Amino acid sequence: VAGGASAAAGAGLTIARAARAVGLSRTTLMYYERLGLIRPLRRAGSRYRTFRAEDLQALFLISRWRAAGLPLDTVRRLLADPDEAAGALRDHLRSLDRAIESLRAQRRLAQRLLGRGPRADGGAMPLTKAGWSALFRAIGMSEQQMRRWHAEFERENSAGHRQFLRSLGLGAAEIGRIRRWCTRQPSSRRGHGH
Amino acid sequence: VAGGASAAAGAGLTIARAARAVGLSRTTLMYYERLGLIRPLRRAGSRYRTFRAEDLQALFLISRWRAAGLPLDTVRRLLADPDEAAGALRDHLRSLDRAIESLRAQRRLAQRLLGRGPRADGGAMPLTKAGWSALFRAIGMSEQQMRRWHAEFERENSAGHRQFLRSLGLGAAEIGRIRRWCTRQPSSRRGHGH
DNA sequence: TTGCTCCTCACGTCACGTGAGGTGGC
DNA sequence: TTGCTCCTCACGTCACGTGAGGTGGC
Repeated sequence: VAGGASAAAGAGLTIARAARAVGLSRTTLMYYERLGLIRPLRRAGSRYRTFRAEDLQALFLISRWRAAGLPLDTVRRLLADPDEAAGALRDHLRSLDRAIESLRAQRRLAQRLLGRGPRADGGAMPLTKAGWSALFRAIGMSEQQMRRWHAEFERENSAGHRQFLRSLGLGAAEIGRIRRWCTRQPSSRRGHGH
Repeated sequence: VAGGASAAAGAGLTIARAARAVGLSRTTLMYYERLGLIRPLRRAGSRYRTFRAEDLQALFLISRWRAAGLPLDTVRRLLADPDEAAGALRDHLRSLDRAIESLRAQRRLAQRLLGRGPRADGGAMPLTKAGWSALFRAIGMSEQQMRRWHAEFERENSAGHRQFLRSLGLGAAEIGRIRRWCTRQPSSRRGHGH
């Protein structure tokens, strides 16, 4: 494949045309070259890159694998050893499933936060008043997290913790219950309002 | 809330304890401070940060919003104006839906690439032989992309394109059909084998 | 004195995008 | 000569993680 109409020689494409042909951007092609994924020709006497059929073939492979979400590090391995493709794709399917499930969890949480109403997020609520408990629940804080927070506070500064609980308007009996609750082992689960 | 057992004064937590309480890492808390999302106390005479109830409250809000996937830039806005939370969450639900759909598309493509069998990816195939067509189809390249690639090649170097097609073992009639096919308007869709 | 936690830089990550400033070829 | 494409740095992105090297408090 030699002798062309406009290029100096051969069937090569310049970077912008090659990029359009494979559906990637010019900077992406330059980036792949820096990583060593492709080696477009550099003709002596010209600073320009020349993308030949082999380069286009590699770029098509890369673009498919990238479109499937494979990281470039894996793509590099697969270019060197295509036999690993099936295994890599199967692993990747599992990681995609995990990623999808993680986004679904974000979605569920976002809806829960929405469901509490626009004011329940409490950013404008008077600080450290009785609204704390409602605030925490509205935020979707788990009982386990409330417990950890109380436990940390109690361990670090138990007198300060008592005073903090009094500042919420709680009586001595309730304060005692909370302090016992948060210092107990995490195994015993007993519903407790904060 | 003043006077503690171990800390210099007050009910504040050190950074590691605060991090455990809210379920974030120490470096994350430092990062949030650099961004100005939180302002833990810096007592004169000590280089240590002190996380008080207000800081913990802000961190709980931040951690919920982050767990729902909101970017920190949005979180910053919501801390300043919680009334925007509902709108931001609703917008975010839509972007989550787009992200989930994008991952599903990656999943579908990964499965298609897998379905072609382990050797069909063709990385070890002799370059630029008759395997090109099968390779491209195996890779999952769309007809539109094949067309763009031929069109670019034809436009840039039509003599080189002809020679390339001959190198695939195609006859003159087939070469003529391909050249007409790829230089036609993209609106007319006619199944063509490459 | 020994650990433990704390501190502050500074750089790495991932896959590019975006200028700045300049050159070659028709 | 005018455009057009091409070139090479160098820095920005997003939300942190990871050392390096050092200090305070019990």
